[in-house]
Amino acid sequence: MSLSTEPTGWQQSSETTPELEAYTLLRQVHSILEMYNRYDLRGEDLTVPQFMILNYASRSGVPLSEISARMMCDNSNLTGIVDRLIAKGYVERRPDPNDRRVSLICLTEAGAEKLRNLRPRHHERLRKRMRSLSEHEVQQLRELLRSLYSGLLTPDNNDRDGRPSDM
Amino acid sequence: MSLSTEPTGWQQSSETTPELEAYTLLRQVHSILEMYNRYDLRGEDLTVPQFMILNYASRSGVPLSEISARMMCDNSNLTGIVDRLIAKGYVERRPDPNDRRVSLICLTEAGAEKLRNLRPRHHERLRKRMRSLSEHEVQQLRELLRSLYSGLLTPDNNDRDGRPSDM
DNA sequence: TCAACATTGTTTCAAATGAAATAGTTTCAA
DNA sequence: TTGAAACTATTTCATTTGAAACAATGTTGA
Repeated sequence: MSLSTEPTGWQQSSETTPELEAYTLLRQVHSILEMYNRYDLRGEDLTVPQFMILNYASRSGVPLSEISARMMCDNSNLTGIVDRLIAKGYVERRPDPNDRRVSLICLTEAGAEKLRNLRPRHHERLRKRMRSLSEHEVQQLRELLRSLYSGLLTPDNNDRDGRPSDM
Repeated sequence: MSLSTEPTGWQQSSETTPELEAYTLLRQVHSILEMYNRYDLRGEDLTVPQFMILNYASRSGVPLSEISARMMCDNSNLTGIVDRLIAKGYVERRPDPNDRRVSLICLTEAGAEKLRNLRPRHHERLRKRMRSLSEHEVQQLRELLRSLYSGLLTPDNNDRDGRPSDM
């Protein structure tokens, strides 16, 4: 989609709540930052999820399910993405000698080098993009999100509609 | 993936910034809320993006590109999703008499009924899930995200790496 | 007018995602 | 020890997504 910042024309629905507005903004901010990340990685031979896996992998190897837990996605999603990273030479799979179920995702030297090059630029760009918030506001935002995050993981806060604590 | 809330075992990297922490939390909160939405719609004959389109459509019809603008996605994404909503009988396509390029997405009576049933429950569940934040904190979060959102749409704030203002 | 240009939606392809089923491995309690 | 249950990763399938190319339509300025 376009990154244009023209006025959009549509209006916010009148039927809303502070919670819904906050969530809608959260989705929009997420969407824009994701779009910028995609743009940054253009020409770097990497997609956003590929870059994320690189960030969670290490030279000594990290179990695939640890990566999927940190990325909050299913193991099955990562199989294909890791396959593509292997094809590009940035990671390799090694069996865990202590648990033959586990497949360790290891950065290759090329992958480690890519990361050394990309990560600082990535952080710096994020910092610049959030300049519209003061240092204090960034910390405020972080604390609010931390608190919301914890609350969301506490089953009792989620709802009373009969959701099991683990699906 | 699982909704289990067990301790995860991995530690936050030491090499981080408040901005990166805030962004990571934003992604995590987004991911959890998305997962809960998916769970809510299970058994409702709808996926999350299908439900979003229903929310943006109307009886009188809304141009597809207005919906894609609000969802911050490409038109091409919506073609298939709308096709499935049509197959389920919740929307229909009607040509815009004033502009023959435009295809208006119209809620059917079944779609409008589905929405009347689902929307209030959806909002109420979101409200409950955000109970870990006080009313004031929700408003604070909303204002911070509003401010961040505006800043992200101001090209000057994004970066100095040569990004065009419109790609 | 009409020729460039922009807009709208679709098609196509590759990549990512969610969910269920499966095979191999480990854990644990009877 | 062994059988049931849990865990790990993969496979498979349907859906969603991003990006580019395209056809049809609309807009604009010489």
